[in-house]
Amino acid sequence: MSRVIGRLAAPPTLADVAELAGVSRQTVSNAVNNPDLLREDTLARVQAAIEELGYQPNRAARSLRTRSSRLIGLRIPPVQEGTANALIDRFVHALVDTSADAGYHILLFPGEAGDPVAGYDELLRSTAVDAFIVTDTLQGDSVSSWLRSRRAPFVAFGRPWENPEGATHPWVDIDSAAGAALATEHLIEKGHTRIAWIGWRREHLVGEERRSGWSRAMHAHSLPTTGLASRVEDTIASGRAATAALLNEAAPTAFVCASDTLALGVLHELHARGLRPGEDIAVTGFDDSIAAQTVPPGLTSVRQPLEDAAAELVKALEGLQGPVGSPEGILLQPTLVARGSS
Amino acid sequence: MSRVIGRLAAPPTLADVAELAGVSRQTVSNAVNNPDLLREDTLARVQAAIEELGYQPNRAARSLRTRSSRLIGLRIPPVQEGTANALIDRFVHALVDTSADAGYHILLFPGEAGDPVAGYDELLRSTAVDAFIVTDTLQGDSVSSWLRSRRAPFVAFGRPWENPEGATHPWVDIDSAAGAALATEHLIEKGHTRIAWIGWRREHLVGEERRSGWSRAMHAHSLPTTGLASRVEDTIASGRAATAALLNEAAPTAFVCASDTLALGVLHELHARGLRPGEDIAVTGFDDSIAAQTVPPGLTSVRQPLEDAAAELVKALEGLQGPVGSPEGILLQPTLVARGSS
DNA sequence: TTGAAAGCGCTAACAC
DNA sequence: GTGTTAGCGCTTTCAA
Repeated sequence: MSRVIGRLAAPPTLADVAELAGVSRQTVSNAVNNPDLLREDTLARVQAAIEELGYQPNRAARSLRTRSSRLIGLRIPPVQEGTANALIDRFVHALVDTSADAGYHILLFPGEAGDPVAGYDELLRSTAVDAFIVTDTLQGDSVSSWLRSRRAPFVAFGRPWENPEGATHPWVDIDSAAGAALATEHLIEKGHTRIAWIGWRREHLVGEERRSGWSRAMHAHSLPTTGLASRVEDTIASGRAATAALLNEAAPTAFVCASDTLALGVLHELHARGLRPGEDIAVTGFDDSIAAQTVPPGLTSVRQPLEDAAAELVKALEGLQGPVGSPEGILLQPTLVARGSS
Repeated sequence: MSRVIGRLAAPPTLADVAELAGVSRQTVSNAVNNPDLLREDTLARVQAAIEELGYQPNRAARSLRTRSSRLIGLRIPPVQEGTANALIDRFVHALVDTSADAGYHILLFPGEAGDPVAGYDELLRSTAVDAFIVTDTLQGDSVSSWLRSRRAPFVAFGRPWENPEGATHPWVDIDSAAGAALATEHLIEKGHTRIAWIGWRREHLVGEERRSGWSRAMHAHSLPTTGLASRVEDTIASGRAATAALLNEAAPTAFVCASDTLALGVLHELHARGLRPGEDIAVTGFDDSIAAQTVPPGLTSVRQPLEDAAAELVKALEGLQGPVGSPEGILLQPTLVARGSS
């Protein structure tokens, strides 16, 4: 732990610029932060000096003074190998881009196994970040409620399931019931009538949400759902086993899945049986993962608008200082990307 | 741009701890940074106070004073959809974990399209990070040489191709020729003799490196390579087209590919022709991507030891302050993950 | 072994 | 409009 990395040649400071421009340090500070306050020619002179020296305000000093680091903390969960839905990665990309536009950088910290709150706590106490974006609200909101109790600024990607109405923090989420309905409608349009659902275990609230989209669409078209649904672990193997059972017992012609991982399980079983996805049996997944995009013949999948979500989250973050009315929740609509599997 | 996020309740400072423990601020600082200097009972008293208040040193203040942010900058390139090899994502995970162990956090910044150096420059001038980890050394070393000219501390994930011997900065790379050889040997063992290569364009030095692993292994077993190689863009469509051409003209029974993306192109063409990967034709990819792990029947792939690479990079970073001898380069060995496609 | 003084680079508050 | 003063929380230096 902790030797110190070699140091850079000291960059120019406010004082250097001030001297070169023949003004006071404060005037340089104003030129950077409140240019309107300066007379035109002074501003020009200072800007020329800034340019000449390649001056950039020192972050640590500014941070210390303003109590704002312009850093957003994001906990990055451990890698999940063998599972298709690496949604977090696409989200990170989107977030880095949108937050940079708003003048923020993303500070990544690891998701420690034992104590989910440890990383947040440390960054909070050391005032390393201005706010957090919380993504792991799926299982429960322990992190959210802890952050709230610490009065830490944060916004959540994911609904506060405990208390969806009277949320005490802003959140952004994807209407995944609508996504599942979209996939189901798509298959119905294609002429399928026996459409199976493979989803997550009942405890998983997002899973139940998605499932309701499927059953809603089915009922809207007076199609049967009995015996056509299963709830399993989110792994390829479970998806495959569920497919086998459903094919044997319920004779579906199409599968709507709660995740690309499960949909890949379906593809595996079809492959093993010599059935052709998209021709013999239709399949849809959820998340438009890399795997969905690349697996032959292409996996139809529900795509979450992560770029929009990231933008809304950053916007919400900036609103955190505003009037402390009831915080807003935003529900975004997913889209369907149709490919060869349907 | 840039409204400021609402502020936290001010955390305790060194002074608070000092008062509670009945010592000077300096003693508290020593308790944190040089505990050996304190008498045992003083240390215990201070630590109790730290514990009680939940004190953590303010990062900005410490940064300002020590000129070290304990942040490592990583430029995150734009997302590449539809391509399998999202190596950067697994790397980010690995890096966040290992750098946290060394007391560093990762600061992500976007890869701006026009000026590859812009993001680095800004962070450097504002002394926002202690060092960079550079990953985009594939195309050339413009970023590396720029950083060097600015005397910025950095280590590279990827060889300095311009000047591999007398490198002026530490680097870590994967021996990808060995990886391609590994895959080729594996297929030879399985009894294949006509093994085709699908790789990247000649300009791509890593691609040529990988190709040499294939041809080396082939020659070592006196197997033919003539007419069995092609160089294409790194896309699924190109991989597919190359496969079609090779199947028609050279009758290979196996394909070694420079990337999982190209290997998926092979799978697509096989799928279209009704050929079964792993039974009729063997295929191997490179990077052990999510897609390789999940596509039926599993894509055999060369796996880069990214976790080890991240660890070596962080270690090299810590050595950056040390004696300024000739910086080290480290070449790590990949492994082969065999799956159904071979 | 502990404490006092100084200052890192910046901006908020105020005086001119 | 511009300059002066003070101080954010910490560590380095030096004195006790």
